[in-house]
This record gives sequence, structure tokens and C-alpha cells, in this order.
Amino acid sequence: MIDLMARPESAPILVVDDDPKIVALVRAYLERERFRVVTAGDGRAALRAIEEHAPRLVVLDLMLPEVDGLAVIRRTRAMGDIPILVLSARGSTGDRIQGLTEGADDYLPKPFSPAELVARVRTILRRSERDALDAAGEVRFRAGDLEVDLARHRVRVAGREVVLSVLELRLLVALLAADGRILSRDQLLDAIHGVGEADVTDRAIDVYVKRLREKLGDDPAAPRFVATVRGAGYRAATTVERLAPA
Amino acid sequence: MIDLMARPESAPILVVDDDPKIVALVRAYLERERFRVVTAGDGRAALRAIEEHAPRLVVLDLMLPEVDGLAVIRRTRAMGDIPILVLSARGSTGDRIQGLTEGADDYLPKPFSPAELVARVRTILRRSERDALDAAGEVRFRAGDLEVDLARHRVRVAGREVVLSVLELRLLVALLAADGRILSRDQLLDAIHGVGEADVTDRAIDVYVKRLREKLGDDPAAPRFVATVRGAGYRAATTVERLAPA
DNA sequence: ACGCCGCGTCACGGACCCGTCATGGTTGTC
DNA sequence: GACAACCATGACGGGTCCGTGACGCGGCGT
Repeated sequence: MIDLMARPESAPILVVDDDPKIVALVRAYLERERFRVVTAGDGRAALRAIEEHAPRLVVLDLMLPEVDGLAVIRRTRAMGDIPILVLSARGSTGDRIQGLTEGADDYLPKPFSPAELVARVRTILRRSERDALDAAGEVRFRAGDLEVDLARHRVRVAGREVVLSVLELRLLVALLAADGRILSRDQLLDAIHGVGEADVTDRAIDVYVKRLREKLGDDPAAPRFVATVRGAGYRAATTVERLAPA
Repeated sequence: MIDLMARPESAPILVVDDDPKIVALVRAYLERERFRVVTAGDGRAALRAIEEHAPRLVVLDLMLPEVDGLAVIRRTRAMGDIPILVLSARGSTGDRIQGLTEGADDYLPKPFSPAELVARVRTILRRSERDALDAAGEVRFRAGDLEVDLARHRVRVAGREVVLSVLELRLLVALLAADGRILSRDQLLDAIHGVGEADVTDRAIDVYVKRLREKLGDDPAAPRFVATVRGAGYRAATTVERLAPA
């Protein structure tokens, strides 16, 4: 699904644990599922990583040196809508309660299975991204003479109304929300169909882009809206302006 | 009974929880979205705050000292149409059932993510404000050469009087009130029959729409009033103007 | 009691959309 | 300049979704 909150599909998942084995393990599981992953070994590094990478999800061990896990939760929350999955050594319910009331999104006791971890991650991402869409239903964009109103499913180019299919609109919004950042075909597939929901060749994106450009009256050679980045993906060609709710 | 019109956009959201951390958390989330927020730490304070501030929404933890959460719900209900969002520690379904049957508008189990909370708040506010309008009955719209007066059950197209059935009129008003936003078939069913009252296939909406378009003289292929959004629902085709009560 | 009007279901036909493939052009590299 | 990789495009088949007509049911008024 589409995430409008300046937290594009390209954002990585941040894994925080002081045990390098755990970190490596989790990283392996997630990367096998084609998620990007960044890591931190203590709370201080975690906070730095959060600011630097703006992750789409934080997987966090509550037991941390330097800066306490709860502090990381609070700081993360303060930064925005980044969801948090708390890990914790054996089912110490104390941790669980504390973590959850402090604002974590979910809790996973160690030891956990790869499948479990990935399932939780998927669930959280889906939920948070659906909610982001819901909350941001009123979001509108302008990019050059292109105007997009997601809630109204309305797109205009130079004042002229253009009718897009649902997928075409999602593609467009994903690109605009990324604000010029490059999105890979896989990321766009996630954005369009939902995380991990796509049973589709990534070449399908090419076709979506073609149809979208067609309807917008865009020329691949001199793109006004959707620019191709050879070997990488696509991005918005013009600067994007986020408009206030109607 | 609180006068609906005396509860403008500027009215605050009241957050009630005995845990100061939760209160602070929720306040932070909501204020980041530019909502005004007032808070109360127990039921007694909550009741006072409701009378004093006439909030547009109450976010309420059911577990409260002094005065029980359910009591707060009842008193709030007695005061007027203030919507209530119930929070509750872990998915204790008991609370949920109790809260909802007692008259809460929605329920959010802890832990919740910021996006989730904000999404619910937005949804509830949208819904309640639409309902308030509806209840007042003093609703008139203009959309192109279409005029609708709900209170008088009167619809005119280009000056010519059109007779709609009750359901057709509700459908039309729902679409106009949404002001171009897409409404799913389920949402339209709720709007037409009342929330959860519909024991009906959502395809019935198609038929209502067909009959409505027929009477309005609308063409699905080039809609002037009711536009189809494939895979999503329906929406008002033209910009809608809300007229002052006659 | 009868007929009428409004409501809801169903099934059918068509339009639209989506995803794949093959082809040809473009870009970048060696 | 040749080659490989990558991308744009057109065509096509399958599938989904929507519009429509027909029918049945039930309430209401005559």
C-alpha cells in the first residue's frame, strides 16, 4: 500500500540489538524477504540511525546498553509514525507490558522463528500503511501543472481532467510521495499492490508507467512527470508540492 | 443537549486516561496533527472537562479511578452527540463489547500506533460531522444544475422537479455530502440504511445508482452527477456546493 | 382483495483493466 | 563501433467489475 508520510517504500527496516548474532539473524530473515535492513548495536546508535535513515519499521530489543530501549521507543514515537516491533528475552511479561504501554506496535518474545518474525513484520507494515493512507486520505499533490487528489481519485493536467485506473493512481502517488527519490520496480510493486502481495513480474511496472505517461501526456525522452532512471527505477521528474487538505 | 453548531472545528479533543504516559503520548500524536487537546486523569475530571470544553471527541480509557469509564460514556452520551473513542489495555474483548454496546463510536486496543489512532480519530470526526448535518436536516446542495433540499425532500435538475424515493435521496445526499470523496459500496449501504443495518448485497448499490441516474438523466459513461470509480465505489462527479439552510 | 410502487436479487453481456510476451530502439560499455 | 543490457511499445488473452433488464417479494393505499 501507499505510504504518504515521507516514509517511502525504499525506507529500510532498522534492527536494534546488542547481540550481534541476533542482529545478523534478523537481518538475514528480512533480507531474504527483500526488505532493506540497517542495524544498530546500542540505543545511541539506534537513535542516530533513526534520524539518518527514517526507517519504515524498527525491530527493537528492549535490553540495550548505553540508551535504554524504552528511551528509544519514546524518541522514535516523537519522530513520527514509525511502527515498532519489540523483541525481548524470554516472555518476561514486565518488559512486554512496559514496551506496549510505552507505544510499541507489537511484541515478539525470544526465541522466535523466522516465519513468525517475518509474519509480524508484514502485519505491522500492512496495518500501519493502511492507516497512514486512511489518516492521510485528504492528501493532495501538485507537481508542475499536475494536480492529484487521492481521496477524490481525481487527477488534472493543466486543468484538464484525466481518468486513471486505481493502480495507475497508486503508482503516481507513490512516485509523488517519494518526492523525487528513486523507487525501484520492486518498491513500486509493493507500493501498488501491498507489501509482499505482488505475484507479478517487475516488468509490469514498465507497462504501468507507459500507460500512466500516456494518460498524462508525458514523453519518456523529456519527462515532465515520470522520469526513468536507467538500471534503478523511476522517480518523479518535477519537484512535488504537498497541498493542504481540501 | 449541546448545540451542534456551538461545537466548531476549534473544539478540542478530550483525552482521558489515568496513566500520564498514555495521556502524553496521545496528546503528542494528536497535536502533531494540529488538533487541540485537553486532558483528564480520572472520570470525575473527565466529566468536568466535558462540560467546560464541549469537546468534539472524547478519547477514553475504560479503566479509570474515581468514576468508571462506562459511567463517563453514559454521562457523555446524555450530554449530546459527542463521539467517543474507547481505548483499552490489551485486547480484552470484554471491554470492547461493553464499551461499544454502551455507546462508544469506535474501539482501539492497546497497543496502538500513532497512525492508527489518528486514522480512527479522523474517521470518527468525519462520520460524526456528517451525521450531525444529517440530523439537523437542514441540508441543501447544489452541484452543477442539480439542487437538493433534504428537509423538503426536493430535487431539481435544471429547474425541473425530480421525484426520488427515500433511498435514492439518501444515496444522492451521501454522495454530495462526501464532496467528491470516494464512497465504497459498504459505506453507501451504511449511509443509506444505517450503520450495520444492511442485510443486503453491496451490489444493490449498483441498482440504486442505476435508478438514481435514470431519474437524474445521468449517463454512466459521461457522468454529470454520479461517477463510478472502478474497483473502489462511487463519488460525486462535479464539485458540490453546500447551501445555507433555507 | 387487488394492484401499484419501491426494494433487492440474479444472471448476462460488455467494458475495462491487468499482466505477459515479443519486438525494436536506446543507452552505456568495452 | 559492436555488443549487452535495459527500456518503450504494441498486441493479446484472461479476468474482474460494472450496467442493465427481468423477476419476485412485500407493504400500502385504494
